[in-house]
Amino acid sequence: MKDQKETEQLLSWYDARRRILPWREEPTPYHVWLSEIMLQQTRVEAVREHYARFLRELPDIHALASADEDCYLKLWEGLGYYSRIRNMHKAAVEIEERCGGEMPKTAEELVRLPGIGEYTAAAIASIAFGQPVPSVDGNLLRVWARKTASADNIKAPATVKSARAYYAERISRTRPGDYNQALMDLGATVCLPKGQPDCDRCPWSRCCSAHLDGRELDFPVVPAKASRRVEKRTVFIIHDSSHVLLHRRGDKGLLAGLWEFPGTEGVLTKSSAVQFLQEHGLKPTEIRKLPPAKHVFSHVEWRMTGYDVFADGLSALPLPEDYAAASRTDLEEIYTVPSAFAAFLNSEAIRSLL
DNA sequence: AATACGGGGTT
DNA sequence: AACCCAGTATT
Repeated sequence: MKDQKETEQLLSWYDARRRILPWREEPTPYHVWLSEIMLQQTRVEAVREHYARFLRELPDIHALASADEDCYLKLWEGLGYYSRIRNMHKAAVEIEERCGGEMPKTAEELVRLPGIGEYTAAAIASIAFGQPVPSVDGNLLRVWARKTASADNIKAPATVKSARAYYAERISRTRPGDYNQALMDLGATVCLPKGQPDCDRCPWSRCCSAHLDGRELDFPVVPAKASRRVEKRTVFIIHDSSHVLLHRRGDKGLLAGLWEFPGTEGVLTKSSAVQFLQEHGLKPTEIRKLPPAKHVFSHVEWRMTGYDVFADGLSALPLPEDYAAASRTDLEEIYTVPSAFAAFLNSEAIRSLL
């Protein structure tokens, strides 16, 4: 093992400074797996509550494999990147059917499961099964870029390979999971992405090229981001006194399969909105413009115009399969409505639902 | 190699 | 408003 002294310094730092996190209490393969999937592009604080609630409802692989889509999607509500949980469910079914319910133990096998890439496979293999494979995430990448003063584009796949090879030669053979988690904690609490990294508290400051050169902020080298497109939409809160109309999105693309308030592309004036609703067989008795709402995704921004539409006898109406009349309880307990519609969920029309 | 895919906290 | 986060799959 290369640079054993540095590895020991890192592990000592970890023993003293590691974060206390729920998924570190009892790192079973399922616990580690679930936490790693939830943590993909998602902050620790956002995961804590979802993690606990998810585990209460679906405590093991078998429970997840047997769960309905409604159930696991609802448990994922608010976390985003919903394909993560669809893939995890698929993988759970595969593990039940092909592996006798036992999680594969090597990174090579794990990476073949849906939703598990190089990073997650290595994280599970090292943390749950003690295999010496580096789990290179954004933290390990940033620490590596500074430690080696790498001028490579941090996002490029070839750069990730370099970092992986670097850590593979140095990872602790006795405590591989702790080695990986130590670097994650170091990146999250000391070797911060923005602002001044706290090099005084870093166990690797004396072997870090960027720090020794006083150039911490020159690394990592991050490419410019693609610009975001803007989409204008009109959203209808169609309701009577007890129910509101929901539409299930298609099974591909953004927010696939989730429930939304029905709407259409573009901005409709009140009169064209009334016409639009009538063309779709609805007879609004009252219509009222709502304050505009905006929702920003990574790659697209929605600018939404909303109308509060009172439609008598909504719950008695025959509806196509991808529509539903939801009660307040349904909204809270059954249908997964993504955060993009939070402004409308908070509208008076919804709040006054019986 | 680039883009799609969520949501929210930080700066 | 831009940046970032315990990334993966698809194009």
